[in-house]
Amino acid sequence: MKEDINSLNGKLSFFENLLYKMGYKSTGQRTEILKEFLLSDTHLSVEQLYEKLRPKDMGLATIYRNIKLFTDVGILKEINIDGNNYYEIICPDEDLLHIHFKCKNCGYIMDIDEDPLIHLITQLNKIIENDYDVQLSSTEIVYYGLCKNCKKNI
Amino acid sequence: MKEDINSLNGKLSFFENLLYKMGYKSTGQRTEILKEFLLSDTHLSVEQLYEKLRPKDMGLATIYRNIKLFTDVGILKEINIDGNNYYEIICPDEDLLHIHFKCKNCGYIMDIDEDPLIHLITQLNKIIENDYDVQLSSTEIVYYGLCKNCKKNI
DNA sequence: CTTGATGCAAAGGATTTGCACAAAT
DNA sequence: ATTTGTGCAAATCCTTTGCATCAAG
Repeated sequence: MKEDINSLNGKLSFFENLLYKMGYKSTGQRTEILKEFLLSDTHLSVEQLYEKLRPKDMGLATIYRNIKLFTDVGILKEINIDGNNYYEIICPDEDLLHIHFKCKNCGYIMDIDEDPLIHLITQLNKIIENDYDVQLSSTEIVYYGLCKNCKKNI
Repeated sequence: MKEDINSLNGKLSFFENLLYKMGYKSTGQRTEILKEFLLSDTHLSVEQLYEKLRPKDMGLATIYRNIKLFTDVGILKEINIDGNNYYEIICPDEDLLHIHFKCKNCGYIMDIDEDPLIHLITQLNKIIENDYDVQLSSTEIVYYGLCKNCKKNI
């Protein structure tokens, strides 16, 4: 059975291999944390991870340490929404654009991922690179507003 | 001598009047904090404010309390760049779009404020409002990359 | 005067670190 | 066997709060 790079196990071995190449050991805890990100496929807080992994006897410090390691190595990306940190897995074939929406009323946070936007943002980035003489590598956008439900009920 | 709304004193009285109308007292400390923002005209961290205002015997708690008050009232806006909080004054005639750039190499943070961008971002926002059925009220964008100098020297 | 604001120090929450033990190479 | 990783608890950093005092309306 050949492993697709896009399957859970394929992605998992990709990241573990990356860690190995950078001189880090592969441990059960690291695998568990990566699995959580791959299975949930959205941004997670340290608290959310701890809730899921504490039953497996993982310590909070281990979660913090590995999240920091993964972030340094480029496996995870830290995002901050309204003062709280969340982490997202960065899949290698995906671009470096992250858009989130937070409802100011109910607090719901949504990932926004749409192709038409990418074109516009690329235009935007070119303007900035030219006018400010910088080289952009990643973009974080957070929108604040009202979600579908709150829009109607306020 | 008539006070222009755009002069330092004009803006200062605008904000103090706003606070007054919302039932808050005008104090020397609040004026000092507002002045710092109006004079520097860029994002400031609590630490930076404290450095400037400690010599005037202002307590750190006062800075935190007033920054929170100003943020609640809509005078200041909190932005988070790479895990650190900064605050910016929101002038009433300005729109609700904030763009920052941080150099991944030297850490330099720059405010980006350009008209051509606003047009593109407005397009972007309309797409999101339609496709996700939300109502947007403000936008935070942070770009990461290399600044003019680091671009050359890396 | 009355109420709200300040400074200080103590408390809180999130994250990091020191250390002894356990797991991976 | 050696090195790195883990769990626990203590330490640290940033921010908030309680309380006595002070200043504004």
